[in-house]
Amino acid sequence: MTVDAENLLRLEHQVCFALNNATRAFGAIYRDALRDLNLTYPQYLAMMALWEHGELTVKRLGELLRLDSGTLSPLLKRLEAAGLVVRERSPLDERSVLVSPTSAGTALRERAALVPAEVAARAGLDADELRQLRGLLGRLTDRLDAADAPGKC
Amino acid sequence: MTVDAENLLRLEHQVCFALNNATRAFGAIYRDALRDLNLTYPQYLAMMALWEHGELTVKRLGELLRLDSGTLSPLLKRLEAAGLVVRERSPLDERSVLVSPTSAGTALRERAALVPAEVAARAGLDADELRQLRGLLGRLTDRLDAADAPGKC
DNA sequence: CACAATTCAATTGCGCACAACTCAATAGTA
DNA sequence: TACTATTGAGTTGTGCGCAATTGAATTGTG
Repeated sequence: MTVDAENLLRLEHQVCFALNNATRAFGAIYRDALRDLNLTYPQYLAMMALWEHGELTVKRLGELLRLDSGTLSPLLKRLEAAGLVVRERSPLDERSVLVSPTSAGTALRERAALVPAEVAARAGLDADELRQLRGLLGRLTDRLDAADAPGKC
Repeated sequence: MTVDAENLLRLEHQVCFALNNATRAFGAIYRDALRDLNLTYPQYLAMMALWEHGELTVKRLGELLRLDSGTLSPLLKRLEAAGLVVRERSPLDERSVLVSPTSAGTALRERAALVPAEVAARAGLDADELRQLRGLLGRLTDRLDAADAPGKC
């Protein structure tokens, strides 16, 4: 194995590994902050999308969250079982399922509004850092997605 | 809901969300690159640790990868079933289990050495960006971990 | 109109992450 | 030396992420 291969391996490893670790560390903070709401972080993301848009098809929600039906279907079932959303076939296209927040789901928004402040406080991050990181990650994701999709053609 | 709460929520959401997305995008690249080796990314991380250290207890491996036995035990079982590692009770402390690569596991290192180059090529990232990102993520993770652990006391 | 291709959601199966728990081995202490 | 506390792996159960498949509804094309 060449020295170059060793170095590349080490550097690459550390970046993706660091990414994983940061995601999981963030997840732990959110898990704490969301415990009172009985929401997981992915469920919280779904509720945020629904709070913002009011009603979404499963497909559109999947586009917004970058998730497919294999992940969303059971997640939405759990949110429905918790009484936070309702699901109904679209009358215009019976293939689509419309997801909307119930009144309880909408009411949860008020309590969820406290979450970001708690997370920000515990993480001690300032807005500039968040912006910088978000920009870097966005560009990285775009490049990775571009590198992934065409490779499958 | 105040305007501040709305903005904080939006910004926070985007950063953790961006983190999640970048991790998953990276995961897709690695999944492709690791397909020929019949390894998942977490399994690849475990093998890297074993290639570097030769023999590790489950506990030490968990510290290196930030994983607990609930994740590692079944993962190592699969690596053992694939013939890449062996597990044996430590003679010095019967509670510990020593994990070491088999000859097949060690041999896999040669093929795995090609992976980082492929990932780097497909992601189109230069070393400076990787270093910058790694530093930013490392500091972020440290702060998140510090914010998490004490909060539970 | 009839038929093939596509779209959308759901389901199944697998692996990872995490919490909670069990059990055996060890360490610490009265 | 007994007894308790702690440690290290493993197991169980839940939820997420992804691939592959199914089945119904729709679209398009002859």
